[in-house]
Parts: sequence; structure tokens; C-alpha cells
Amino acid sequence: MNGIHNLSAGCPEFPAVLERVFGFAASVQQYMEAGLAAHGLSRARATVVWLVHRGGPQTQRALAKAIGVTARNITALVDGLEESGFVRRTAHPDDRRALLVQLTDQGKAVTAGLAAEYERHSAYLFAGLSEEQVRQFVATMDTVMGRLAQVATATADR
Amino acid sequence: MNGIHNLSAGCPEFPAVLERVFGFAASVQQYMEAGLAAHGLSRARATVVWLVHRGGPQTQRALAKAIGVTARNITALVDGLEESGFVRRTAHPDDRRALLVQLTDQGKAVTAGLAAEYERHSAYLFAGLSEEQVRQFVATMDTVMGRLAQVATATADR
DNA sequence: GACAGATTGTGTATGCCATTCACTATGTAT
DNA sequence: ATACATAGTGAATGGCATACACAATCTGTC
Repeated sequence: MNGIHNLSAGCPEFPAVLERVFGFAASVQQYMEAGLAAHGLSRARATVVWLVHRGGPQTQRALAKAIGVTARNITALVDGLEESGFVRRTAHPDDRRALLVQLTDQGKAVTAGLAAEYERHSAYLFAGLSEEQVRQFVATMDTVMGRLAQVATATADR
Repeated sequence: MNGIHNLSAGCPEFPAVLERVFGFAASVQQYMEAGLAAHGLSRARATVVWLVHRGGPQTQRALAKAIGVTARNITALVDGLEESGFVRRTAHPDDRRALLVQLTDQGKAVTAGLAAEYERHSAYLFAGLSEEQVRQFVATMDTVMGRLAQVATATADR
């Protein structure tokens, strides 16, 4: 406002913004987990279900790689999902070591239910915002996410 | 684009947006936890440290209420933080049942280090965005957070 | 075809986060 | 003085995630 602009940044009061981003992320995750819990799913298990829903029957190894956790962890998650009836393990047609994880009818029902619920909620969460505002919001999220990845690799290489 | 607008919403493709919000939240938390881990803190323990940093010496009960977890959980978290030297338990001056949790010098050093690090990163994360863009981003986060709270209480009451 | 090395899944052990229930010690109000 | 509430913790349980070790299987090479 005083005519002097910070070239390297573009906006003052960044730390406060990052703190709010942290709070926002926490709220979103809390909301998400509450919704999943109502359907008998935890965040970790829901991630598995969602990946199988998206990508079709997959080996546990593929799921481990996609989620970024150890294979052993997937075994435990699929154990739980199988016990509660969301997924089923089947023999891999070509590889006798591997197992294919696929959704049961109950698993398909819950993904459909969740998708419908999130669609309904989405309409409410962003109601009143213009198309342009939502577009901008998504764009900024993408920008920040990209930079986060860069910061992560930069600190990992150090 | 075809001239027909959805009055109740204002923007199409909401479900995709919510999915991206979920992804954004996950990325942010992953980034945050990585930064904390580099300083020897987990998310849960860092929350305690941050609250004590913000609010000064407090009872474990107050921390439990502020974070929204059980008192028993705080006992365990403070146990860990005390063992690694971030906080110290002191007798409450007026209430012999209660303990005050306060930061050690190491605890103060780590909060200062984290704050500095986040400030540096913030400048990078939002670099290139105009002040107005950042303001809009924060405003939208606030709007969505408020609605999330409403959805949460609505489903809790049901 | 046999053998070395990689891959797939899982047993065992460990650690953190978080909960419930039960209990002691202490504070508070009647 | 008695009844009730509050502060912290022990014991037990469960989910998430890891590391290490191991058997079964696949793959490439000689």
C-alpha cells in the first residue's frame, strides 16, 4: 500500500498464512475422517479402498507403492478390510506369489455412498463462491503443493 | 459456458474440487510432519509444545481440553516430551493435584527454530502470488472451514 | 535346465497415538 | 464432615506404521 513491493515475495505476513494453512489442513482431515468413520472406515483403510475403486483389482505391492507405505503395512490394512467385508483377496492369474485385492459388493456400496455424500457436501462447502473464486482457490492449492514437493526434496537431499 | 448457471452452487465439478482439497490437506500435513520430525518432534507432541509456547505454562488438563484428546493421552505425550527434554513438569502453586507443563530451554530453542524455518518456507511457498491472491486464498479457506464445522455439528446431532 | 538374484507376501517385534476403565490424591461446596 | 468434582496416572486394548527375517515364487543368464 505504501508503494514499495517485496520482489522476492509479493505478500507480507507469510508465517500467519502458513499457520492458517496448517489449521485448514487439520480441519479438512478431521472432517474427512469423521465421514469415513461413519461408514466404518479409517483414513488408512479408506485410502486402500479408494485406490482399488479407482484402479481396479491390484496387488498389495502396487497398493504399497501407490500409498507410499511398507508392504507389511498393506497386509495389515487388507487383513482388516477383509475381516470387515470391504475387500477380498484373490489369486493373481499369472503370478502365484501375488494376491489381487478387489472390492466386495459392500466395498462398492460404501465407495458409492461416500462419493455421493462428498458430492452433496461439496456443493454446500463452496456454495456462494463464484466459479472464478473456486478456480483461483484450486490454482493456489496446486501452486503451493508443487512448492511443498520442492521443499521436501530439497531438505531430503541435504 | 452454456449460459445456464446452477443457482444453489455457483460452480460445476465440485466433487473434483473436494478431492483436490483432500490431497492438498494430506500434502500439507506430510510437509509439516517431515519438518517436525527433523527436529525430533511428532505431530502430536509438537501440538503440545506449540500450545505451551503460545499459552505459557499450563496444566495437562488444560492441554487436553485445548487439543481435544483425553487427559490420559496428554500424560503419555508429556512423558515423551519430558524424556526428550522439551518440557518440564512443575508443581502447580495453588493446586497440589495439578502439574504445570513448561518449556525447557531446548523446548524454547526448537519452537524458535521451527518458527524461523516456517517463515522462510512461507516466503517461498507463496512467492509470486499477489497480496490479493493470498488474501483470497485465506478467505476461501476460512469460508470452507466454517462450513466444515457446520457439516460436522449437523451430522453429529443427527 | 540350473542357479543367482529380485520380487511378493507375511510372522515377529517394536513404537507412537489414542481410547476406556479404574484408582489415588486433592480440591470444593453444602 | 460428608459428598461430589477434578487432576493425574496405571493397566489394557486397538489402529497405524516400521524394521528385520523368511518362505514361496518369478526372471534372467549361463
